[in-house]
Amino acid sequence: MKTRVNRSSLSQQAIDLLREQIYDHRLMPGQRLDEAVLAEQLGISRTPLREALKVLSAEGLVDLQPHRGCFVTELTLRDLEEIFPIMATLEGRVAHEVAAKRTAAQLKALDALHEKLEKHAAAGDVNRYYETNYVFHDQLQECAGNRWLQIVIGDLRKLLKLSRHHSLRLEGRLSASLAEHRALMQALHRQDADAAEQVMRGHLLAQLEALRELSLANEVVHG
Amino acid sequence: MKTRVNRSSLSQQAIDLLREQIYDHRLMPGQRLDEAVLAEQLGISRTPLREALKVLSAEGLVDLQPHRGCFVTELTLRDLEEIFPIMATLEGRVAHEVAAKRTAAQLKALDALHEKLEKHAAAGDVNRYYETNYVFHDQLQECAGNRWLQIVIGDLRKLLKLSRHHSLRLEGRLSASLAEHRALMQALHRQDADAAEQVMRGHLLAQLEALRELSLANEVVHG
DNA sequence: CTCCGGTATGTTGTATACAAAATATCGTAT
DNA sequence: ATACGATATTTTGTATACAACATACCGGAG
Repeated sequence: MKTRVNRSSLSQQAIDLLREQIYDHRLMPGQRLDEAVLAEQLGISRTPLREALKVLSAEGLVDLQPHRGCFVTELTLRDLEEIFPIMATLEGRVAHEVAAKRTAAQLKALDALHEKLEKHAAAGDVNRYYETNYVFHDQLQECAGNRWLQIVIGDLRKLLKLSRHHSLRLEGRLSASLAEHRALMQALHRQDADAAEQVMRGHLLAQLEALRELSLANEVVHG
Repeated sequence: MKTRVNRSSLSQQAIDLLREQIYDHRLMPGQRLDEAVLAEQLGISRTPLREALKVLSAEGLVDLQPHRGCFVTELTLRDLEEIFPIMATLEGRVAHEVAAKRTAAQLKALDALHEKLEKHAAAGDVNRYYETNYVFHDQLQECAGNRWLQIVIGDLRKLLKLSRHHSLRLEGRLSASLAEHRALMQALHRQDADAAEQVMRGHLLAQLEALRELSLANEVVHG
């Protein structure tokens, strides 16, 4: 018995579902998406599916080639090399803003999230650390109070989620990440905006460096 | 006789046309877009039109409310207050990069564009100055060689074009803008990356300040 | 007169059928 | 045997018809 009535449109549901499937690589980068097949799998017609693909294309998650078909976007290392510095700049700005104008309540909330990070790191639980880290950055952007900055960063983050590799997978990266978070929290407590910005930039660029190393290791194995 | 065969899809044509109409305010901010009416005007069916609206919605040019309708986005002064600092940061980064690694040929091309700016400013031709200024910034981003940075800045610029006001309309802003461009060119010649970044940030924030003043003047008149 | 509810109308959302374009297949000629 | 080209097939792009939802209008009760 279907108690839950689906409130949102089929195209919106398709967007959400496909995004998720792209993120966890059930739909693999480079894979071709046949409209008829996909529509059948989702149990909807091609009309709302095509609208969904247009949106995902605008987000950069798929590549929509006229009269040729739709393909899941493949991020190259070069893309990562370009995107991470932008993220570093933008998130650095967020950290700067928050350090300057955070309230006591906001700081408390961030402290609580940081505590979770400490705990998951101690337990060696990479997945939970990753999730909490995501929430932490999100919360920080919320504190910055710039809606458009949040949107831009969010858009880029969507793209980065296309990458198959997680920097936390690299040996030693987890503890390094935690150390960077500690430094950030200290800067926020001191209301040292410049330091917070610097730490955040370093945090993002360190992730890129980790991905570089992982990429190299991968090449050695596969290529 | 129609020699030119329209190669691109109707939905793509609709995207381009609507974007243009939104930019030059034939479609005004806040205006409701009735699918049936619009489709009739464009001489196409609702199917490709709806796909176009989805894309424009993802770009932020229209607001697509489920079951309610589609509305041209209205940018508030607050939006501008949020977006310009981001642009300042990103374009500042572009200036930094270009100053650091520009080639002689690139510098020459930029010089040529700057000369045009000087000419149009001297002639008091605001429209041509505006256009050339656009090309100049675009060229600069090209020189930076970061594709994603270009995309992000481009997305934000699309949004800013929604604004009805142009900062150059403000008394004295044209000459100030030119002065800032001169300072930028000098920094690029000197390969002074930090100075270039600073100048560019200031350039963008000065535009915001001009818009603030225009907005105030407008309130006095209308409100 | 105001407020509530039901019906009517119009607009958005979806499915299906058809057109056009690209790709694959197969036969023929060199 | 290979390369070229015409035809067949598949897939994308578009139009139309229908369903679902939201709103506006109208009538009646309090």
